[in-house]
Amino acid sequence: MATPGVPVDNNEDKKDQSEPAGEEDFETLKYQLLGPSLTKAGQDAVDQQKVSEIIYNASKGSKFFNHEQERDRNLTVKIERILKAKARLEKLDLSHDLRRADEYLAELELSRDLSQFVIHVDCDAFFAAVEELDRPELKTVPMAVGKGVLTTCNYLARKFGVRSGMASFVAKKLCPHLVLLPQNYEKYTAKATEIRAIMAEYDPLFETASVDEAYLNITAYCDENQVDPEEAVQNMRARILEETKVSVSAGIAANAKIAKIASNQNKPNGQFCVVNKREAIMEFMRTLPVRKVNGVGRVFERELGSIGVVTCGDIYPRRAMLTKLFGEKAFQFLAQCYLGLGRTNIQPIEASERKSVSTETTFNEIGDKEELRAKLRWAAEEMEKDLVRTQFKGRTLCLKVKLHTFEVLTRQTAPPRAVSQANDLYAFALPMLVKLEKEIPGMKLRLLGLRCSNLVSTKKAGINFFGVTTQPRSSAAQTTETSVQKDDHEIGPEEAFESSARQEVQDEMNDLEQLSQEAAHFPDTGESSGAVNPGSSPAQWECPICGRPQVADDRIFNDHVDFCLSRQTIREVVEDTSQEEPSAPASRKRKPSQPSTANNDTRQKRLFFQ
DNA sequence: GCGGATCAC
DNA sequence: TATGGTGATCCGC
Repeated sequence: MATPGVPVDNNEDKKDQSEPAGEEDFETLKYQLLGPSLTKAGQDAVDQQKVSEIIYNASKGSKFFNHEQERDRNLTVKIERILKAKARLEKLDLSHDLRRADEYLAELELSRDLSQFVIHVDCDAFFAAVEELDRPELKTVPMAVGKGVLTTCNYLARKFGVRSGMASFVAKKLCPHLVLLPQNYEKYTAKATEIRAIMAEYDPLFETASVDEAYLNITAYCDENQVDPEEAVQNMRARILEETKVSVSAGIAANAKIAKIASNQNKPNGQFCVVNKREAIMEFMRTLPVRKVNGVGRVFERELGSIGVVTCGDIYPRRAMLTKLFGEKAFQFLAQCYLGLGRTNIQPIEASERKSVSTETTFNEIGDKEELRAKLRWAAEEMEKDLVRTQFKGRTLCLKVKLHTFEVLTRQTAPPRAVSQANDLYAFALPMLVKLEKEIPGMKLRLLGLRCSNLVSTKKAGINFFGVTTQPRSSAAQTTETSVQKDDHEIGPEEAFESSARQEVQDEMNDLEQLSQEAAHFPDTGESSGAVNPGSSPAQWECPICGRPQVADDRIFNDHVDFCLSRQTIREVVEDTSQEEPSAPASRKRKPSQPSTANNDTRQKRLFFQ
């Protein structure tokens, strides 16, 4: 029942036996250290026992290792709690939960759609493959892309146990001759564009899942060209290989979830089809390790394994206790795994679906406050560039730090208005950093980052809007190429979005109006959040910390903000400021949630629960 | 709404 | 010597 190599937590056969005091369970830790991509192709012939030993010894004693060890201990404790809960449940009458579970399964079954052919296309060792095109001699040696941590490696490297996500010095221990190449993302994007051009012929509305992955719905294509899906995919893969020299693998199934799993089945340069019949799907899922399903990672795998759920088939006999052990969402997710259900509507990802913009960098431990401040300044400037590029401002600003111990902390704040300029980002982030420095004496960081969320678009369509008569439809036409003018009140997914976009614009207008009254200036370019006034008059701004209006250039602005922040009263002032200038009202409308179609359209990528 | 945790790539 | 960056979601509080 157990997957070879996967450590077994106290499972039901062993009952509730804790480890002897003072002894560590190194098996789970070693498994954790193996990294998240164990399930990737090319690892079958590898002696995982030996590999994990090498990784373990290379890592032992490091701060990274200690942190992983702590996480492993915490998870072990959590699993003990799960097992105790399970033991209690087994003494109770679960017939009610059983009936509820069966009702849900029956309901899901009704939503099963076997009429669509969805495929998932996945490039094989993509970054490495692209590099090999430029330098064919690399095909014959183990090679990986990435600096400190590997992003991709070719199949020769995988034979040594090397895999993505691995620290390069560890990879070198496993494979001393490993060739390391720096990442060249533009090159990969260009190649991906070539591949996508071909995929578009099979489904113009295909969905890119990442730079090297895509979902297509080829139902219409197969219908129009009178070919069966396997033949069409065979054909498409051959064309991609011929015309772009990149090999891809594909999965063919009734929905995206199974297609994704299937694309990994015959990697590299292969394809796998799960035929659109209930029996075939159920049989495929029955023996499929839960870990193979998107959304089940190392942690959930161990939690499920502890109660005896290793394959999707194991879900059924435990169905009555899943809600109580892992929560409702988890139960629903697992029910769909058991039945092999997933979404069938494949659509281009709209850029406007973005919910956050972030930047972060790792560096050698820094404890010096001035140096940290310089890092923050740099992060703020990077963030400004990203916000300009993506055309957003953020209503919420989040500071992320990683301590030298690898512990991660985040602190967020809602500035009085949406921010995008480096000066503002810095000014609002610094108090959070200062506060952390107070909370953690002698704080040393190895990473610092910023994230903006609660985004406000600064796209032209929205900004031109300002001062122009409200014309939602024309705005919509600008933002959506294929938008259709509708005169009725029917709300389709597209319209729902447009309506929400209008609301965003309206909100922005309201905010700006309020601001222009308060600060007596008119930010008509969208590039400024109050720091600079257009025209020939001297630049006018207000300090985001003390709120005092000033006339100054950037240097003086920075000095003043630094001065304000260095005062003892920083926190109080900031709190007062935000009270005086409340952020967006709580009732503010959010972007539409995914249009709910059927039960099988759950796009829940994650479902976590304690 | 915030902060921690998990996951995918 | 040494273990990434970006985006998203879920949960408990």
